[in-house]
Amino acid sequence: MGKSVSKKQAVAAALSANDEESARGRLLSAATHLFCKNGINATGIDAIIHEAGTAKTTLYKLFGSKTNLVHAVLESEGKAWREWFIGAMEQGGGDAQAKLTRIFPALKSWFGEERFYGCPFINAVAEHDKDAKQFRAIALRHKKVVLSHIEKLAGEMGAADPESLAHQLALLIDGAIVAAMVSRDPAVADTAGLAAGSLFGPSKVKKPKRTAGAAQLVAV
Amino acid sequence: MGKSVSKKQAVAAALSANDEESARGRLLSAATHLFCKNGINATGIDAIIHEAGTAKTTLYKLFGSKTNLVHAVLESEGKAWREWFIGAMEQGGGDAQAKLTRIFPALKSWFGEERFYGCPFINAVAEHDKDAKQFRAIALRHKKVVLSHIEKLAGEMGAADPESLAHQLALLIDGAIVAAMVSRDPAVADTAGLAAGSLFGPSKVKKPKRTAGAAQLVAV
DNA sequence: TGCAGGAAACAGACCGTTCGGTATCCTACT
DNA sequence: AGTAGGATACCGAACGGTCTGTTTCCTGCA
Repeated sequence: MGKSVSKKQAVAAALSANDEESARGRLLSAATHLFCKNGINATGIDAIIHEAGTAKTTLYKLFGSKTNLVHAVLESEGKAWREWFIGAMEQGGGDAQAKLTRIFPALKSWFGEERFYGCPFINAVAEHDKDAKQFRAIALRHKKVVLSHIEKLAGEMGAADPESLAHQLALLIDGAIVAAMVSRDPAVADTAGLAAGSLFGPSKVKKPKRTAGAAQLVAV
Repeated sequence: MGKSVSKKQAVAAALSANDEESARGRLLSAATHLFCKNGINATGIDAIIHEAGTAKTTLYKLFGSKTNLVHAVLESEGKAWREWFIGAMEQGGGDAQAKLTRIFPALKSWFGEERFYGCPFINAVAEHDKDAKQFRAIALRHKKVVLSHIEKLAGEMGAADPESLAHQLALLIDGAIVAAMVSRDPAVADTAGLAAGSLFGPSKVKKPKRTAGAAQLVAV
């Protein structure tokens, strides 16, 4: 735990919200689990504090309201997921296409986790008023970060239309996440990966290195 | 249920549960609207009977419980959607590929509707216990019917692997629905259609050359 | 070293509201 | 006369949220 006496605030800042031993960390992780597993509306405050092992007072002192807690959960979970996802693509090096090819194997291992409950952002939108922009805006912000990274890689790869390719891959990602949530079959990631292969596979890049066929220059 | 008396009841019998004039039809359509728009858990009985213009008694006499009402809504809405979707593909004739190509334009017009709230089955799974099979099983049954039809068309088209192609298209469909729900931008259907083109486009059919007719005999 | 003080968290009773669901009575048509 | 449906009061449970009081542990100071 703390390495020094007088640096209390420094330690608190360092551990921030992730410390599993702090009430805040426990509440955040219990809420994340229950919201994702059972849905936000179906999860009561009492269930959260029970799983976190805290008192109701603590929750309301730290977060103020259930709504605030929901937003805190989405923010922290979104950040963690993006870091994991982008890390899974980047880790291991290789060229841009190699990184993009790691998308679906990475998703597959996620789908196989015991606590895989689909995308929290999609699920949050699904169970709230679809005419309200509240959750949709949060979800879009999340997806945009992911999309940007994919688009950057698509550009480096030499795709004829990086933006379009990135959007297509994003659709496959969303589709795979949803299908995996419903079917509980991680193999949907393989299907998505196969489809992705057709997208940035033959005749989809600007400079095919003049290999097997000149005809491939007629992209798109 | 008798068709004895004049037109009114005959019409009621013909429209069965869809008759906007019967209490059952009004309840079903109000529940469908509210469940899809605001989520199932977030929709109270009172809101439903208010929109349907019926009494609470009537709802419980006709459906027994909220749970039963939810199932009735999913069943009727699922059936209606599948009929619309398959109809949109089939209507207009042409070969199998022409029919498959109509998928995303059809979805686009759906996405553009004022009352488009995403897929009720996906949304239902999203807001309930993901370890329970209840809603997931219902959603899978729905998706399987759609998938089968697409797979049949993929076979008629002469795809090298109709089952795989159908699953890939299904992922694009789910992805497009979810993305459209979040972004409210029907144009995601165009992106999905573009991706689909890469899937059953070049070099994805068994016998690309030897024409257009013989290969199709290898159906299913 | 020992103790006062205070923050942080625990425990849980409690409040007003809303929930899903039931019961009672009433109306309007065939 | 019979039946489908409307109106409404009501029930117990659960909800989000507040409140009072207690425990624990760290810190400052003598």
